[in-house]
Amino acid sequence: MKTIIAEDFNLPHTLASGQIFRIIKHDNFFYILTNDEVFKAKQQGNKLYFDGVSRKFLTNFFRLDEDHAFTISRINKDAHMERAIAYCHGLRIIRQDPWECTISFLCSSASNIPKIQMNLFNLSKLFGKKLEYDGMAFYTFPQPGKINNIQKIRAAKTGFRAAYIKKVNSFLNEEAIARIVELPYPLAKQSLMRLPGIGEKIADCVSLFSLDHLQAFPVDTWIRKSMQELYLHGNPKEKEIATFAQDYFGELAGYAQQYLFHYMRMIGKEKK
DNA sequence: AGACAGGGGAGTG
DNA sequence: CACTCCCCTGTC
Repeated sequence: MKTIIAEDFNLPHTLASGQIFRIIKHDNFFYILTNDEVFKAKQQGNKLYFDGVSRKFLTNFFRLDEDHAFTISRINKDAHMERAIAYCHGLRIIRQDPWECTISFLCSSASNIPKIQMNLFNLSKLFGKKLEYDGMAFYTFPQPGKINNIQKIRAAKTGFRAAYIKKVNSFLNEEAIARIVELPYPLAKQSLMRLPGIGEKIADCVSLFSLDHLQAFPVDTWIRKSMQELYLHGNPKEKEIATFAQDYFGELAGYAQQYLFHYMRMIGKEKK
């Protein structure tokens, strides 16, 4: 078992904040599936125990090389953010694979986390390759081009999203993805939005979670409600919310979004 | 039991 | 813009 010291990092918050979905909790470890890898991790204090990937991979994946205190200082604009930051302390934006991220958030429209999770596990089992790890069977995420059978995509319970997934699978190959990775945020977002089933929100999720565009501010129903309640009153349009967020939170707006999102959802759950 | 919403998007008027 | 439908699952 390898260990790494991770300051200002919180594994459970990071994994529970709806960025990645193929996670299994087993035996005090989180088993994390991403692209064609599986690894496990657990945290005790500032110590992170892990196995299955290199130190370099883990550091990049969880942004452990980043000055997190600086990030927090940039988004800590007011009492609302102060509370969210206190609650979510150590939440990081994961650097994930753009392809898996795109398909994940295609599955997310009008859905919820458990169902997205099920869709992705199903797609992996139907189209991916089997992996043995710790005596258990896992599946890799299918590569671009492999998710090409509409019956099987439907069998993964993806519903009306099945047609989008199949089309995006045929449009995006390694080269196309590599081109998008190189683009600055506005152009990357535009190219993503040309794909069927991808609008503003999903394009922003992919930009933020897999393209290193930390200024992207995805506006979903939770964030809409939060922003309405905390900052803008009345009935702001999506564009208004996005513009406000860019101005107010600046180039790390995506981090602010993730803290607000996770905080508001967790507080909502606690009230229930 | 049946209606309804749950991290959107596209097509229509 | 505002409205509706898209599929499927868990919940009340």
